[in-house]
Amino acid sequence: MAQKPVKETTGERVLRVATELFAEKGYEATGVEELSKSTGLGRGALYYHIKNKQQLLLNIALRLLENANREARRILASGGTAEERLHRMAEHLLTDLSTNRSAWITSMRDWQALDEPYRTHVGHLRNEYEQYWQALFDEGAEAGLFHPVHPMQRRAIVGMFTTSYRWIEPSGSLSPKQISELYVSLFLDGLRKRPSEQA
Amino acid sequence: MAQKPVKETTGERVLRVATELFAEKGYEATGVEELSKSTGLGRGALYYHIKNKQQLLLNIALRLLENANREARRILASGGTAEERLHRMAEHLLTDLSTNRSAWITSMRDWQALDEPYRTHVGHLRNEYEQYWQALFDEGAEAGLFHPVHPMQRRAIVGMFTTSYRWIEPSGSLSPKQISELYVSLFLDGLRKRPSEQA
DNA sequence: TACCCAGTGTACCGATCGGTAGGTCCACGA
DNA sequence: TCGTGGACCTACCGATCGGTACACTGGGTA
Repeated sequence: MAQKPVKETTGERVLRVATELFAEKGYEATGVEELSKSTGLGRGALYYHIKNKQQLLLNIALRLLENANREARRILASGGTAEERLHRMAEHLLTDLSTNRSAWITSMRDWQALDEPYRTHVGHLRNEYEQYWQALFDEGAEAGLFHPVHPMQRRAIVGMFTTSYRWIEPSGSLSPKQISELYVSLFLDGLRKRPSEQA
Repeated sequence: MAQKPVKETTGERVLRVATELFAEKGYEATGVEELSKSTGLGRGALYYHIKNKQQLLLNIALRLLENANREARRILASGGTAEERLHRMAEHLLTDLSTNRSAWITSMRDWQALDEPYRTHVGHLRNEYEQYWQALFDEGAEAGLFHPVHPMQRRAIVGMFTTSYRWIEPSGSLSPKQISELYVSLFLDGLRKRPSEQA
């Protein structure tokens, strides 16, 4: 495989520009006219490539979540202890959050703008993603490594990661891997000093 | 003080209904006409009580954050160890999240719809709130109780709490206090079993 | 040359947007 | 009894919304 075609199709370009616009101003606040101007396409040309505005939002969310679930399954099935895979899971999420920040912002913040049944479908994909984390925690607990994780704690942990779209910046001083390690050590080892660690 | 007036003013009612509407459908997606119908007020009457739509959003966020900061200062200055106050801080946040869920949803999700300088102002109030948590962590670290907390970890912890508006329900089986304890034990003690705890 | 059709721009659609003008109603005080 | 002002409603504003109709262009093909 020498090199995939460098040029993105017009449809892909529209989706990319829409992702950035939605992330910046919000889905509802972004007009089709603005998308038209930002892509350099007229209204008619725009609608030649997309079905409607809502499909753009749906595609952004679907692409993001389906990819996340695919990768989560891959990591879950990969070798190593539950803790090792947990680190991988965390690093991958932070990396994805950093590289696809706009799509994460839009998916997390504006998914309620979706009509049924898309909205429910997206919700299911999110639940599915959370279950992969839960599976890892359960594995760790069964192996005697972790304390059992309450579902509400699992939601908090995953939420802690995903809500990072608020401040993550690809140009930040810490790499996604470093940040993920900061997070994992937080909920794995905790902040409290052991008696043996006291100064 | 026998009893505060039971009846809310029309202005307060408008703000309350707007909070619920914004939370349910999103700020941009909620029309003034819908707010008019839900309050039972005509358009003219509505604008007699409010300046414009955006001021509603601003007031929702200001009321929430100013109250949160006031309470945080109070707890920070109250007695006890850093850990004790941390538990109080967490419980208070979860309780507030549970009782004022609609306002939290709107403030967290739609604050970007605010024009400058309001947007920046709200951002500052949020930073202020985070600093009260940071102060508690710093106190605990200085007392030799906690490991030093990286700012990114502090954001993650506070984010873990605030992002709970997504699934918190006042009628849930766990009380805000119970949930807050679940969270605090998570980042204070961690999930990992100590060697002495191994089965 | 004649045709075709993917891709595009322009002009326009009805609906709805946030907001306002101007009048009505009524409780209250002089 | 009249005037005043708070609270309210109806009718309307220009702007913008998402979406469509339709004509046109240009490169490839028969």
